[in-house]
Amino acid sequence: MPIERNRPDPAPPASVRRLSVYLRHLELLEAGNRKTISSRELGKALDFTDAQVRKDLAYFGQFGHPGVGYRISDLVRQLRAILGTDRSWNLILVGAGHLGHALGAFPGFMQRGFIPVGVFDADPKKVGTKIGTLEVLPMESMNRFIRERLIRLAVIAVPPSAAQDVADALIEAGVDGILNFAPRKLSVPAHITLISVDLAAQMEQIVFGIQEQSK
Amino acid sequence: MPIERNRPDPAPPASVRRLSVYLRHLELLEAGNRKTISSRELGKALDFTDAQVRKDLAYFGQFGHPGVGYRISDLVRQLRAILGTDRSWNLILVGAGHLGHALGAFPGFMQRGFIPVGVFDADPKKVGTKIGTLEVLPMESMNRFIRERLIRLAVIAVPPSAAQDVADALIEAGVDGILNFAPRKLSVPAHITLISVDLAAQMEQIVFGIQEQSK
DNA sequence: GGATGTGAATGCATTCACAGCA
DNA sequence: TGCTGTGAATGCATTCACATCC
Repeated sequence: MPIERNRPDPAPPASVRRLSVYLRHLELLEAGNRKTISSRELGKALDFTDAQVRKDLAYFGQFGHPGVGYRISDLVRQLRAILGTDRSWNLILVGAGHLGHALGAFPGFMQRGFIPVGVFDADPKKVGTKIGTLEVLPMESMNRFIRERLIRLAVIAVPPSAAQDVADALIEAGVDGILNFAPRKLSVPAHITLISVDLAAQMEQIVFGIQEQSK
Repeated sequence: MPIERNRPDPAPPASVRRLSVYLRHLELLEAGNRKTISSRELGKALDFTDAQVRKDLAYFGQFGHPGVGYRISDLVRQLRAILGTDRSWNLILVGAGHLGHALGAFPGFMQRGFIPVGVFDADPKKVGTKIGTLEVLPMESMNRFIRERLIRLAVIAVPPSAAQDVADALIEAGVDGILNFAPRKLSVPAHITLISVDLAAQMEQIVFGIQEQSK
């Protein structure tokens, strides 16, 4: 009989994705000093059903108060703890092109505790230049940087042809979460968390939507 | 009895999303002069089952050849026609911050026929500066620009507090597809196609994934 | 033999509807 | 009364398995 830790049944990925959506809206309400909200009202604001909101949250605990709703500041705290953003995370950027620059200075990252602490680029002409306060470092120094600073998160913003090699190098050095902007399928071991965002693909989906409308 | 055009039953949204993924990979194969591919092989390369690939494609037509597979260049052409990217699309950027800059110069947009033709910003200090070859224009000129040039696509890269107003202005002027990077729920009429990309939320999802792994 | 396209079967995700608590 | 949490029911999405064609 294999040793196995007692895992709670895993929450549906679709619910986890919505947790970020709820959190974003709740942060806004909290800033506006709102105290409580019902599943129905939260759902209405975000285009979900009330049942969906309740079920999503109930996968992770009993956060609500019958007759009252959810206490916003409690729920914000809980959601951050669930998502893992109740602390800050250092990250590195690979690729110092336009997108790398944008992400290095992205207020949404900083505000939510994602701190760029290193930028790497293969182009010698870019090495030594600055992105905000960060100096662009050569790829050769990346492995050591990751190991010494125990970096776990990386963003890939390099051309598609280089993306798989970069991913391999990151993983080899110990990174276990990657956000990839190169429009290429990346292969990574099962224990690595990879999310890819293909901006042109999003645009294609919009164009498809426009066409559907005019049918 | 209401007048109604004869619509083919609509394809599942999940399949439409994968069309972009297939297309991206097929373009790569086409560039490498590969002629045909089977559903099994395409699926293997992208981590889908062969049945999924076949079913997705079959929603849109009969593109395959039994015993042979799919002819890559034909399929690329067909997928572009389905998605609406067999022609190029002008678009405008709203928000000339770092992200706006990055998107204005984004090779993935240009290469796939998404052409930025205007940039707008509410900040007088930014108006008149350049993003690549484009001059940043004041918000006041946006409505007219959209109407005169019949712009249908826009990218919102402004702070969250301004995003809903920008969306309203775009729609009022005639835009019918919006890619939104502001981390806020936007309300738009049903005939508008809106996709929102929340980069910090993607990062949260990665951190959640990392935590799950270490359980 | 090697492939597609597709009904039937399964598996997830969402919604319904209600018991139970404040 | 107002609201949550949750089994049961529905509805989508994915996979299976096979008739069909090159």
